[in-house]
Amino acid sequence: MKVASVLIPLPVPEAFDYEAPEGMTLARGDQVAVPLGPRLIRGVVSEVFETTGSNRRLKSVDSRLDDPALPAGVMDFVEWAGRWTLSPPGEMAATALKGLRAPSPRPERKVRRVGDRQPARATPARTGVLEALGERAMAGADLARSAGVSSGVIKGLIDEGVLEIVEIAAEAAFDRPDPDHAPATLNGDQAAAAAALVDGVTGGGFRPFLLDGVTGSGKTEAYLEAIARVLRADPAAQILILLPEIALTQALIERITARFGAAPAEWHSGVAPPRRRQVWEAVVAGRCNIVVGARSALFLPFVNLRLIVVDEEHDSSFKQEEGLVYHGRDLAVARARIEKAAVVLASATPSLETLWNAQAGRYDWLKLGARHGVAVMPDIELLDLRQHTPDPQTWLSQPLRLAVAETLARGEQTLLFLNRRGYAPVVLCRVCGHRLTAPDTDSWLVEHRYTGRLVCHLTGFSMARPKQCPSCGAEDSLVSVGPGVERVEEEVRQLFPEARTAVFSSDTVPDAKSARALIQRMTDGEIDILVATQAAAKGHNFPRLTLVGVVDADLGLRGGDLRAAERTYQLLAQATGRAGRADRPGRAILQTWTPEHPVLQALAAGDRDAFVEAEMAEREAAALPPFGRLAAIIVSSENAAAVEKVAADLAQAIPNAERLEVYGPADAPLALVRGRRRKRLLVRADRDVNLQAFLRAWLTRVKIPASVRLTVDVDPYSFL
DNA sequence: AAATACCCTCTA
DNA sequence: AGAGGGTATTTC
Repeated sequence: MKVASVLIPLPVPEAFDYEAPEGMTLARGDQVAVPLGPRLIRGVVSEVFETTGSNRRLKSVDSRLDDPALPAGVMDFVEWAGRWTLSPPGEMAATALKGLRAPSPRPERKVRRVGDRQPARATPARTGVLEALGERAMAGADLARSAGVSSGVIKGLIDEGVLEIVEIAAEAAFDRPDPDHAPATLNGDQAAAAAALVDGVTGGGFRPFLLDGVTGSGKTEAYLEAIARVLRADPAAQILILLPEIALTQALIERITARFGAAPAEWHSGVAPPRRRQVWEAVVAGRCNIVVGARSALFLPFVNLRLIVVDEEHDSSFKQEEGLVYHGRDLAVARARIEKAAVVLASATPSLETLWNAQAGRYDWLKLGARHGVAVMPDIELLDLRQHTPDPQTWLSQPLRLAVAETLARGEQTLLFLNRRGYAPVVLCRVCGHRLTAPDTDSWLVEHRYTGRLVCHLTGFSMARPKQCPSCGAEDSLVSVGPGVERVEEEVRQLFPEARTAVFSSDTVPDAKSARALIQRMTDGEIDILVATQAAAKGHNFPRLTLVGVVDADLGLRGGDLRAAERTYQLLAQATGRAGRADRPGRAILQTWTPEHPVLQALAAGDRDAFVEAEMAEREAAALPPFGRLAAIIVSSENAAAVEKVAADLAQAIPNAERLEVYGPADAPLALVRGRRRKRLLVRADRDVNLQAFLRAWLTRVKIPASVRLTVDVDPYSFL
């Protein structure tokens, strides 16, 4: 008997076995309909094998579906990713099928000649239409425009039976990129890096690279050159470029289009579903060569993937925390290994994980030194707030104000960076000291003045600012504490009423379109002072920007989680790197209460190596990543007692293991979210321990009631 | 995820 | 006993 193991898009831990009926040819990757209980469900064949009989009666595969089979590379990847992240393989397979589940685009309605039927009365307008159309099929509106007539003429011809309307299924055309369309001239470092990339990339086989260069050193040019070489060697090669933020895709798409004379496909949650389906179908058919996308693009069914680029590889946005928990950068390396492709991790401030791999020689380390052209690195000063304390209820110190004024006077631009949305992060009662929180979550409510509401940034809950304290009932006792970008902008408007100011945060720039508009205004010099969160610190290039002021450089260093120092270094290096990218020198001022902090010292000295060395030493001493591995287990439920019970059961059931410790259970730092109580356990293991095997063995020992949700986060980035 | 098995309480 | 309902379990 032939048996097919089928991955089902449900949270079940393994593939389900079905009998493969006689005469139905099935292979790994095929899409099938299988019975599940009383219904039929779509699944993907993981394996087909012969067996002499089984101890349980198997149901039969209902039918093989006409949809394209998943290529072997995606199948291997999906199953590997399921094992790595301890998530159900069927759910991983379902993400690979996402594009296919979207509706097909509406067929296009076009008009065409019916044989050589002639109109009864051939007016000049009608003759013109028929000449313009020829044998083609065209959209009616386009035809009217090109023949210079109104749509009534075309309608008349249709009514007379000279033209007919045909529906043509829209199949997206992706032009082949031309590697020699518009080659760039590279400088020495870029050329060397590109050459090294090119050798590795066209040599075939799995090759990981770290492309390491300061902001503005031309990393993009270098990897575009590598892409060109891949395409020269194999015009059918497929290339995937991953970006951390949707807001960055447009600029890259434009550069790729200019370089290769063909637009790449775009893949992220902001792309309309019918378009996603077109891209999915084009990718699986090999009709699409270059995809620019967010981390979910890793699950596309490439048939000839030769190169993956992970741009801004250090960016923690690559870590997906909701639903399936995975790190886009790590899975990109895994997919490249499976596809025997090259992978380029590019960053000005690489993650410690990646630097560690590069130092150990596992990744080829390509360094780009100087800034492109005449631009030089900005001059970074630490400004000691103990000596230059701003007045109460203001946040910009005198020297920073002066620097802004000078920049303004020169007609240049300023970026004031504060990684905090809204007006004030905390609202409290002057009378009783009560801090306002969301009703079912223990995080502060953030005041937003633009919308006039208090907002929970975790759950999206919002309410009007109350007149009286909800705790003690005192009237008009609520005060806004601390600054957000809106409050800094308020201060800037008072200081520089003549300056043109704007706020760039996910609130003022909710989607890619408005981001593009604001970036354009900034690039065109229509804004003098931009107050921004990290949304603007990443990747954008503003030629007239010469001053970056960091309002609170200490912000990320508080809290002290594993990656606080690393993240702060990366974020501030990116933010200060915005200054002076063209021919004008840049300057950055970091306001801090702790100028002696090693992270800030390293930033001021521009000494990334010193920072990395110190941070690596600390991580090594504690055997923390990248020297050890972590996994977090979050137990949550609306039922607090059930959470306690499961957490206690887990603590009881920890398997014996060497070179591995389990910490907790403890209340998660956010112990209450959306009414759910949360407890956390943290596992630390040496690198040579099989962490996944340990977790699997552990979790099978504990029964989890349906009311309790258990989330496993292998290599956690957020410690909330 | 969705169907259904299970286990209460309530009604008469 | 049987209906009604909410919750837990199972799906190859």
